[in-house]
Amino acid sequence: MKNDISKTFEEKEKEIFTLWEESGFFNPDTMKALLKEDAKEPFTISLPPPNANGNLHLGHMCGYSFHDAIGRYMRMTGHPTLLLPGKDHAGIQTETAFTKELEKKGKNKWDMGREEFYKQCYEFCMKNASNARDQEKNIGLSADFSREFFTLDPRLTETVYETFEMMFREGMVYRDKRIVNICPYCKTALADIDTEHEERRGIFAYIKYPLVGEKDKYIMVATTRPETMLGDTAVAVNPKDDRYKEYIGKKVILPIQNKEIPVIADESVDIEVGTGALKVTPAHSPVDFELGIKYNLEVVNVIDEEGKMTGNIPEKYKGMDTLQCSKELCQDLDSLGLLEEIKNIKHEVAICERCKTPVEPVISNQWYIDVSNLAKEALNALHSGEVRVIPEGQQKALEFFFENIRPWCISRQLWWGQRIPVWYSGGKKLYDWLQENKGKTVKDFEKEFNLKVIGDGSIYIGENIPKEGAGWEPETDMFDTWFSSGQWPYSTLGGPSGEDFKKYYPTQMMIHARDILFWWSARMLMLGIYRTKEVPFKTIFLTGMILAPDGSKMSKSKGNGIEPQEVFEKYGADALRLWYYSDALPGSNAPIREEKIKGNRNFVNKIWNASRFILMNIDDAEVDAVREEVVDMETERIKETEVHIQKVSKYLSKYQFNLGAEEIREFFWHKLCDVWIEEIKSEIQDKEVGSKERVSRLTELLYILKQNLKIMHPFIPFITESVWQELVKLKLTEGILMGEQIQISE
RNA sequence: GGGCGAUUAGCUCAGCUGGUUAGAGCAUCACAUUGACAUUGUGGAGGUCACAGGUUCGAGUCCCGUAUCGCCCACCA
Repeated sequence: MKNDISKTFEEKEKEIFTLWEESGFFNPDTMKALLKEDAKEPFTISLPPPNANGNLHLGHMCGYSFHDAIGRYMRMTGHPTLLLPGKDHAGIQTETAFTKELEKKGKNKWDMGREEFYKQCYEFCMKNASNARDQEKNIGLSADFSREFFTLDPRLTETVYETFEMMFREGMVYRDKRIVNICPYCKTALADIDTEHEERRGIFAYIKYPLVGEKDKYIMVATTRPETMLGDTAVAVNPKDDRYKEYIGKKVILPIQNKEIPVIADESVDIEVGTGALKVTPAHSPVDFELGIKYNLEVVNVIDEEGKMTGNIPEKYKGMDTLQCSKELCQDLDSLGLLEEIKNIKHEVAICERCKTPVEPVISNQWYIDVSNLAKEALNALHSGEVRVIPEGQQKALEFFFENIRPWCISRQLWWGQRIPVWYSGGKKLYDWLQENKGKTVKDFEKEFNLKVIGDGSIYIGENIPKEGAGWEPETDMFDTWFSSGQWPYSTLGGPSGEDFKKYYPTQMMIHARDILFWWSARMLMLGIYRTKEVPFKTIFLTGMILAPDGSKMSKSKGNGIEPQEVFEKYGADALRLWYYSDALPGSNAPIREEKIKGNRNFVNKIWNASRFILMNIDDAEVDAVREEVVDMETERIKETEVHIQKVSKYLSKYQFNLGAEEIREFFWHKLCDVWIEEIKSEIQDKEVGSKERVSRLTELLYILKQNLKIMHPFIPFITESVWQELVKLKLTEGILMGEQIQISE
């Protein structure tokens, strides 16, 4: 009687996945117990946590196929392997996404209040996290889901808070001013990502700034924002500009304010734009702010956080909105004979993504970390080879980033995230005022603002309100999301004193998309070195990006995205994985092509049918004999198979997934199927069932099949495990394939 | 403006430290086959390796320049 299995391969991915999950191999602790031989050193990868504000896209899922391939390979070569999954709260992005959700229901966060918003946003994330987890399983990700973390998990937050406190004690954390975009309508600070650029009609006003002590001489500046002149503290020109050379170092009178401000020279001033003379308003323009730092200029704040004129300016302008002030100011300048002309122009302005109101850059106090020393240490780690980046070119980019590192602003004006664990005695405003006015006291503050404060202006670091003292005001800003995810490799292992940390840190690899190299890996390196005195991983592997078939970026707005679910249903996870290994090389892009995934699906099917054919040839009566026959390791075919296994192993250990994928396809299809099966077919053709010749050839063939299944498993786990389970059913082998071991020769 | 890449067959891309006749998949053409295979097998055609120079016995590979494209960052008074 002939053995047979179903003619077409239907991937029973869910069943197979459950089999794996229940086997205990996903958890490195239990895996250790399951190994027949002694375990080698553990292997750990922290998986990049996807944002818990939506579904995974194809890029996420394909990225995980790299993690999974390397993880499975390490497991099969005797390393207790931990792929540690998680989900990211993704601060600003999630706040925006959830706010939009609320809007759809006609609600808004202001009516809801912080506490309720946080609660509902948490639920929103948990729902998305659950979907994301299912999708991770769809691609076959062999992660230890019992260790999954959400970035707002209190256990993780504890580690993050510890880091902040340590940095504060060591003087690395400080308050400083920076330009923040605020939306006067939404009354909130905006990250760059929340702003859009749009061409709007505007004005270009030419204003004369008279020279001090030189009658009738003046410098003319051109500006799109006349009202900001009230906060000007310099005029800048290009040192090469002959028109203004003689004025450099002299002073001009700032009209209306009647204040003397210097004329400075800086290379960055464009001679061609406007008059070539730039009015410098450090408080209300990012470029000017930088100039202000460079030349130590005074910062004069004239616009408040609601977009109204404020500060030390003539009474008549106070409280005006900027547009009105601009008009009045131009009239006043004109009557003084200082307005040359106003041109109507079109120009790009930054606007609020949600309400389309032009944003106001205003100065604001923020929390900073001085990361200059950590950047140096990270750079050393790159130079010494403790860490390396694949592809190499990106390593240079990362080095450049560290060489030009700037202080890291870690506070965000959001409702969603980890609250910065700071309490201000007497209020935040008092604290900042005392910082800026060294030597002054709480009493001076009370006098200045004509109010009474409770508290002494001190600060307390901690999650909960301090027991001692009174008048504590909590910091309401949240941590930058990268401050938390930057600690991912050790925070998810229980922090630097955790049990898992001792066993599984440092991790070996970090695999993620190229576009977050500076945002994420750079931060993980610095914070990892800071908290653990060693690099958190040895290799950074940057995955390729999946593009639409025409080579353009997939995006929701273009509608050229491809739903992962469609691909899975049509071709299965293995076909998608194999395509990705072949086409998406580190750091490069891969336009998705259906016919190529189809080609890989055909290969998956080929595996099924070749296996089926081999099994069909083993007669029921021969099963016992084949099982007990000792494999002759000296046949040409088996020796060649061993060479193949070593070759693919080498590719995997060097993370050359594309070459590995090509190799397994080539060998299985064009060697095993096209040549050897055909050969053996004719070798046993006329032999009697149960004869020595048949049994020995079938044993050889079965052995080669099993070896191929093993080495292919890291790439295409579902089909290989499915076939393995068919072998188990026929009692030709036992256990699960993912737990099998591959012997590698060094 | 700064940084990093890319340019190889009709398409998407491999080609590690320079070494015979430059490879794969898909597409294409011819033949064979209904077989374990959603088909598959055999064979063919298709390339001045972006352009110009240099180093070398030897360059797709290393160096310099040019052109085009892409990504990231900064920014547009």
